[in-house]
Amino acid sequence: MPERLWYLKHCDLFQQLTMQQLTGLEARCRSKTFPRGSPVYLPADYADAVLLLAEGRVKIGGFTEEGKQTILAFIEPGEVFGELALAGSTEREEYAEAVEKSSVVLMPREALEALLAENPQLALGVTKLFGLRRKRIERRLRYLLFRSNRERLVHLLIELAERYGRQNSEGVELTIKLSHQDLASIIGSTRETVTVVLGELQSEGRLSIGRRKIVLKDLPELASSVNVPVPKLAEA
Amino acid sequence: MPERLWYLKHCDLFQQLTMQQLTGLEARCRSKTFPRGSPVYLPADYADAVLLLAEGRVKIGGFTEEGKQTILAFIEPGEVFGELALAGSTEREEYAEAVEKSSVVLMPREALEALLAENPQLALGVTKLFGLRRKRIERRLRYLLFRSNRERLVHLLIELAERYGRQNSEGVELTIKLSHQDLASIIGSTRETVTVVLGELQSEGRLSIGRRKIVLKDLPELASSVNVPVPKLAEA
DNA sequence: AACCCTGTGTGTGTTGAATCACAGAAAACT
DNA sequence: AGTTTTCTGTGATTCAACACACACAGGGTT
Repeated sequence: MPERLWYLKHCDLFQQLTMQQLTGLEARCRSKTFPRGSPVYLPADYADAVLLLAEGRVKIGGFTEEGKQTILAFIEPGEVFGELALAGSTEREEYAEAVEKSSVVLMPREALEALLAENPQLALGVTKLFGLRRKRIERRLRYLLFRSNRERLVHLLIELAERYGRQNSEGVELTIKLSHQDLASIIGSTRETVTVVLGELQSEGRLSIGRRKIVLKDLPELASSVNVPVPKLAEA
Repeated sequence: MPERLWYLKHCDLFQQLTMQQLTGLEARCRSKTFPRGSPVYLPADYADAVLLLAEGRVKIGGFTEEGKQTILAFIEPGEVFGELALAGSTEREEYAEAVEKSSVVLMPREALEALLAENPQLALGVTKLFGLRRKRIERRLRYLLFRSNRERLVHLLIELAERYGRQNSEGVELTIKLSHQDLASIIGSTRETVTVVLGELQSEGRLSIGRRKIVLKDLPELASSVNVPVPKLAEA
């Protein structure tokens, strides 16, 4: 299946590999598709593969005993997830769910480990990936503690703008559709409070909200109100 | 200075290196000592080195604008910190402080990067280190969200027991001295609440507290009360 | 000794946010 | 089209945790 190779080839992580290495890896991979809402893996699953998202969108998170969801991250096409399998874990600790119909490439752990051992460049890439995600999560942790729901939400919106923001005539529009419940699950709050706080922010003129759509009217002002640097947008 | 070499040699990360590589690295390092309470590095410092703690104890964390401290981790002798410098950061994001008189070895980033490029084993080790710490912090995040102060504290105590617990006749004693303020800074709470909750737990017979000293009377019971597996103790 | 200074214990407001409980609106199905 | 499900908006109520304010204990230090 040549398209699988295409996905591997276009993954940032594998840019340094030779064509031979790529096809070797490809031969050991398998593909799988998941319907919207279905789990990709569950906590305590055996972690024998790293996954590459080809299409769709996946969320990584967990649940409390009372059924409350926490969202740790969203994965976009071309990104790798479940990579903690490379760090010595044999079990998943988190939960990965396809939020849209998604297709993923499963890369067996041993295949990757073999590649890593012979390819320092790749190992460096993996290290950077780990580091990047760790930095992101440490930042999250630091701004979640001791901060009001409002601050957490504003901070989150700014973070989202960095990845999903697109400048238009009204301001910066978030190109990812998230429900209030999703936002709450990220900042550790409840749907209702998110609704209320968003309403406040709107009536203050800082943003405008539609159904699953948010436009930040004045990103720099918003950023300075919570003492963070103004992010550059990834999208045009 | 031969003792610096000794510290490098006894760091888990560098087990795979040849003597030649070690001495090469050693030649490029510098040592420094920090008195109790002094900062090792600050946010926005230039991150040109990874640090190895030789003696003492260091805490990693951050501050909010209002001066509240969050503690992300404690570093013990033999452990590496500030390693995010290897992941492409040029600036520190966090704050590192010596909580006791500490001596550290500074390893310049370029020296380590050169070693990494030629030594896949080492790269793998760094990856594992990143992964381990990331797992730890993701777990923290997941249990901080949506949980009461009490649950967070209990969870923390169990986590501490895993690293610092020593079995004695009374139960499991935590061999790290932490003030209530410290505990609060880790779980994102206040000193007073921690005092109260600890008091409750004591009067329930689950633990006994002394000045900067905590003994968990029944670790398995405590663990099951928050639905986590009973940890194995690192110390005898 | 007397003195600090850092921890700890407790009580009393005050409040932000969770919970509960609906109602209307838009999307997704069939 | 109509029906169902998922979202959103809003209020009333309750409660956990914070802030503030002291009092006291223990360890050091001089």
